[in-house]
Amino acid sequence: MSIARSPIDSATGNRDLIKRVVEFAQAKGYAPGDRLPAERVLAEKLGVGRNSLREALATLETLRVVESRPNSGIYLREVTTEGSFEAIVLLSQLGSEPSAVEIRETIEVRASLERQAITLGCARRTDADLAALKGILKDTDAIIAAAGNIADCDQAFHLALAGASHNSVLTRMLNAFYCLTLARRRLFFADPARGAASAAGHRRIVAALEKRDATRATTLMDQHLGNAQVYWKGALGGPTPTGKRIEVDRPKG
Amino acid sequence: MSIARSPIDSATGNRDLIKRVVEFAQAKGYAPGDRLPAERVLAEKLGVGRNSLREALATLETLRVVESRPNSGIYLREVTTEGSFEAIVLLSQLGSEPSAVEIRETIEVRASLERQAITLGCARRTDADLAALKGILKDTDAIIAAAGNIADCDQAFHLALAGASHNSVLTRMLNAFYCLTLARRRLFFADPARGAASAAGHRRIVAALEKRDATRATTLMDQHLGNAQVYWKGALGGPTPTGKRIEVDRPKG
DNA sequence: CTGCCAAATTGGTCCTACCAGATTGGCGTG
DNA sequence: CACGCCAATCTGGTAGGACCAATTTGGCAG
Repeated sequence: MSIARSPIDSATGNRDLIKRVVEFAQAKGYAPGDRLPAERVLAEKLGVGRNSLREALATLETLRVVESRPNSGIYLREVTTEGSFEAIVLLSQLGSEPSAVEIRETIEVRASLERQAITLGCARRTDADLAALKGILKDTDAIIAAAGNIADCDQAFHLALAGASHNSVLTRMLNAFYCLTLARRRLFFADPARGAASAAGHRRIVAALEKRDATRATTLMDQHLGNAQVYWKGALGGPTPTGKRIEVDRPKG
Repeated sequence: MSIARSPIDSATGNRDLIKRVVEFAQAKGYAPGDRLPAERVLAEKLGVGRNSLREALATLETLRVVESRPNSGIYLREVTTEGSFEAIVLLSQLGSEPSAVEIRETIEVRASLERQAITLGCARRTDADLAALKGILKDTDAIIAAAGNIADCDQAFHLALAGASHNSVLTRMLNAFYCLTLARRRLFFADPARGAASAAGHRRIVAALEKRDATRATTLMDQHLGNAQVYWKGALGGPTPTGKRIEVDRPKG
C-alpha cells in the first residue's frame, strides 16, 4: 500500500473572493448583526460581478458566517457562536493566522475526538485496519531514515486510526482537524527528531490497538497529543503547564 | 434572562435546489469519482438557470460533496470519507432520513464532545455561566408544569453548558449537533414524562458543575445521554443494550 | 501513420433584465 | 394639519446570454 490518500484540501471555489468579503467586513468595522451593503453595491466595491459575489456569499451562508434575508439584506452572524466548524477551517486557510486561543481550543477538541476514536477502534478495528496502520508505520520509517518530513505520514496515520473507529461522522470531523492543522504539523515535523519520537508513539499505539487494550491506547494517545500541545503552548507563549502534564482535559477518570 | 437564544437553523440559501442536485446524482446512479453533466446541461435538466445551479454547486463544493475542476467538469466526492461534517447537517435537513447507523455514529461523537465540554466547564465555568444554566432550568420547569415540549429548553441548556467550557470550537461543533438532532429531539420530548426525567438530569449536572466535580458531572452526563441512546436504539430497531450501559457494537469482519 | 491546427467543450466570470416582497415617500383626501 | 393610500424604490432571487481561457477532440494535411 502506498502512502495513503493525500489530505483533503477543502478547495472552496474562489477563496480569494470569500477572503476579500470577510476582510471587507472586518476592515469596515461591521459587527455581528450588521447589514452588509447590498449585493449590487458590494459587488461593485469589490470589483467583481454580482454572480461571483453571490457564489461567495452562498459559501459564507453555508458556513453560517452571514445570513441572507430576502428583500432585506445580508447580515453578519456571530461567527464565534453561530459559525460552523468548517468556517474555522476555511478562515484559517484564508491566511488569517489562528490565535493562541484557537490553537488551544482546537487541540482540546481534537484530543477528545482522538480519544473517542481510539476507544472505538480498539473495539471495532479489523485486521485490514491494522494492516493499513502497519503499512503507514513502514512508510514513516522510510521517511525517517531519509531524514524527511513525516507530516503527511502522520496525517495518514491518524486518518487511518480514525477509520478504524468505523464511525464515519467521527472520521469526517477528525479529517477536518487534520486539514486545519496540516500547515502547523509540517512546521512541527521540520525537526526530524520530533518525527522519530512521534513515530515511536504511533508504534506503541498500534500495539495497544492490536491487543484491543483501550485503556492503554487512550493513555498513549493522551501522551502522544500532549507532546504537541506542550510544544504549541510553548511556541505560542500561552500558559505553560505548571507540572508535567496537561491540566484540565482529563475526562473519564 | 429569557428563554435563551433560539436554535440556529443553518438556513442555506436554496436548499431545494441542493437537494435536487443530490437526488439527481443518486437517482442516476452516479458514484464517487463520476463526472456530473456539464453545468449548462444539468441546469437545463433541473429546469433552473445556470447561476442558481452554480450557487448550489458552490455550497456542495464547500461541503466537499462535489469537486469542480476547471475545464473538465464537476465530480462527485466520496462523501462518507471526504464530506464535511456540515454536509451531514445539511443533507439531514434536506429531508433524507438519517439511517440507524448515522444516528448511532452521531450519538457516539456527540457524547464524546459533551464529555469534554462538561469536563472543561467544571474547570472554567464562571458564575454567569452557572446563573444562565439555572435560569434555563427555571424556564424548563415552567414548560414542564404546562406539559409542554422542552426540546428548545433542552437545546438551550446544552448550548449553555457548551458555552461554560469556554472553548468556542467545541461550542460550535456541539451547536451543529444540536441543529442536526433538533427534529429528533422534538419527537423524543413529545412525551412529557421524558421531559421531566431529562430536566432532573440537567439539575443534577448543574449541581455537579457548581461544585466543579468533573468526575461526577461526567458520569451524570453519560447517564443523561445514555437514556437518549437507549431510546433511539430501541426506536430504530438497532441492537438494544443488554445490560445497563452503552456498549460498543462491533461491525462484522 | 504522424503531426498539427481548428472546432467544440468545460468551468469561471460578467452583464442585463426581470420578479416578488418589503420599505419608503409623497400626494391627495378628509 | 393628519391620515391613508399608492407608486417609486430597494432588496435578494432567478434567468439567460455573452465572452474568456484552458482542455479535449476531431479531422485534415503531410
